[in-house]
Amino acid sequence: MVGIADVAKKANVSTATVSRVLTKPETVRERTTEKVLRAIKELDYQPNALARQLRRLETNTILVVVPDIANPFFSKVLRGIESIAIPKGYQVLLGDTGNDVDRENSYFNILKQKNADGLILLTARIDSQVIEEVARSFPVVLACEYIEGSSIPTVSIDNISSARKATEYLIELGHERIGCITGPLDVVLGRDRMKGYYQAMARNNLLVEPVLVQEGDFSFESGFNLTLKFLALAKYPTAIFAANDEMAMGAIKAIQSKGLQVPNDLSVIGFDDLKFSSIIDPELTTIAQPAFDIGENAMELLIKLINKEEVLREQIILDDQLVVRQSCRPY
Amino acid sequence: MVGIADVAKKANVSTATVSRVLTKPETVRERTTEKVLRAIKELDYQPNALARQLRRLETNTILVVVPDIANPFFSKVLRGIESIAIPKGYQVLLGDTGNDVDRENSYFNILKQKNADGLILLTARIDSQVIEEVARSFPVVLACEYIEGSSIPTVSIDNISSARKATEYLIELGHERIGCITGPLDVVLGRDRMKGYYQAMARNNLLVEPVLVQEGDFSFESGFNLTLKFLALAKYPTAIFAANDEMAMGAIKAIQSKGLQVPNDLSVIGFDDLKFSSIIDPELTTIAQPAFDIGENAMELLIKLINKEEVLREQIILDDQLVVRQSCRPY
DNA sequence: GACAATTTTGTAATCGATTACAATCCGAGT
DNA sequence: ACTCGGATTGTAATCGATTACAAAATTGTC
Repeated sequence: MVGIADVAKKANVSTATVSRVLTKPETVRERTTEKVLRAIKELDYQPNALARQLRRLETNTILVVVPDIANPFFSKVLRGIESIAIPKGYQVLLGDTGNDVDRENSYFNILKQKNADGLILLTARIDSQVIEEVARSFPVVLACEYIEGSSIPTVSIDNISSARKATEYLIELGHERIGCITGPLDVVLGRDRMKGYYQAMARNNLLVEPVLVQEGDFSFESGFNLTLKFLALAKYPTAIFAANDEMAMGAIKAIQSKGLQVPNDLSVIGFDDLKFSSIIDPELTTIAQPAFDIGENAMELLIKLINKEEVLREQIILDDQLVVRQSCRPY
Repeated sequence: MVGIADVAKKANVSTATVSRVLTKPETVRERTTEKVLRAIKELDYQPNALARQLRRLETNTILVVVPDIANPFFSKVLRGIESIAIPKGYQVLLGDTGNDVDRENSYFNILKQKNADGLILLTARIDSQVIEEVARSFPVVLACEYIEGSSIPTVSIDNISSARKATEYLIELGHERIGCITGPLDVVLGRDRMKGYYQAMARNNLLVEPVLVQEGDFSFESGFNLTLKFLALAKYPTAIFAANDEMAMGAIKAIQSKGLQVPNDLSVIGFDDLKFSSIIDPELTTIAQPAFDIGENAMELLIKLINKEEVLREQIILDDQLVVRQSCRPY
């Protein structure tokens, strides 16, 4: 292992000078700089980042914890994060929890034990007490999900109003019996999107039969199965609002499997606007979240937290967008 | 910041003892252990991982570099990696390059500068000289892609024979004019899958008109556009082999956009077996790679390298599988 | 050429843990 | 009670950089 001392000896200077060449070149005379750089090259010296980080008490690394990287939505958010982080000199490391709460916890330790300067959580499954606790001592930003009643800086869309918008679109098309496939209700996201559905129905004086609201888990399979359940009803709904695109795709597949057509027999609207949503047939009408923007904003917020700058707006809500494609039609 | 010294003082022991309680509890008397643990709890002490890592010269962290996490195939590989890494006490950190070679380079530095014990590359776009160089000094495993003529430990399928298998399946169905949409040819993966296509055609004495082989870039759009190109031919192919599923989906979409049907008018076969491949209509016939297995094997290999164990088989080739669904039919 | 001001460089402390080695404790055996 | 040996614990060096502070070198001025 070649260390800074070896370089110093070879260049015939002190370790301090070598360090300065690497970190504050403007304070070193050009002739000296050259000598040092030559020595570095000859020895193929690589500074040990751990030592630097220990001394500086900063890592220039931020951690992004994702519930499921297989979900393309998160990768868009990540791209947004990176687009800010990289130019600012931050490494972005990604922790995948595979929807496992314990692993979410283990990533907290990376932060607490100083292996990262800050944390962006794209999930909030874990006990909110714990997150609050961590956020009190370390820079943490929530993106996508938020915690009710918490003051942790958050970037997200307003899921309630988005879901309401989606449902109202169906209502405008003349649908009255509208099924809702919710996300898991132990997650705020799942609850909010359901709330939006109820709000839309209520505002338009439409009755919601309990059987028309089914709890899914954001998976294709759950969308498929719950839709089959709908279709087994004597009077099945004429439209379905699914709380995410994957479930919406499951719904479409289920409808087609029964020999029915989308949107001719049933309309389906989703939520997320996945890449594949415009690829499937029929192309899915859905709510697009500004995933990239969410990432950008979250990272900007985090950098401010890390630098202990004043954070003005701690809760940022971005606009969503209804993307009308082919999976819905007037009733 | 509460450090080990604070704990030591509070518990009235030396820092060495505190450290031992944390790392080698069996060498400390029970009474002492209790005292120390109590102090730790009272002070809410968190050991600084950087300091430990610096002293130990190991991080128990491995880095996985992915060209594009939005690609679900990689997330499956990642899951495989995690399934081995986590139980063995390794943190898995993910670096996304967004297909940017420079960023691939920057992740190498994490390794060189000792912020990770080892590296699994799910991409090999970068100059192979550079990778070889790094692999000489640090534990590196290649997964999915390999470098021709290199001895870096690698886990992958045999892309040539897989592509040949896919093409031969079409030939068995009676197709003779088979179009091929390749991946980017500056990537081994792209070249190999094309080679497999050529081999299959040659073995069956089928002529390959140059216009039937088009270079894509693994994106949906390229699949779409190149297929339109095929369809503009006076005698267009009766079947298309796309070097990945995304392009295959683009192909299907293009075919449908011209009022033609898959598989009735043209057969399409893909490569990868994405989750969505069984969702689209028609369900895509494709080659499934054992992504999870690849990840597992890669991680096992890497652990051996890190521990400087003897590595017996350095190049592991796993079996792929032809998944027959609905997008191909006899000609 | 002497002196002050400024730039450049060096010495050694420091970050916060781990651990080699030394010192101390404790109980068994006599 | 005393000695010996293993179990515990403590002291201080160490990992490899950064940086406060001091010292030396350089530059400019008269």
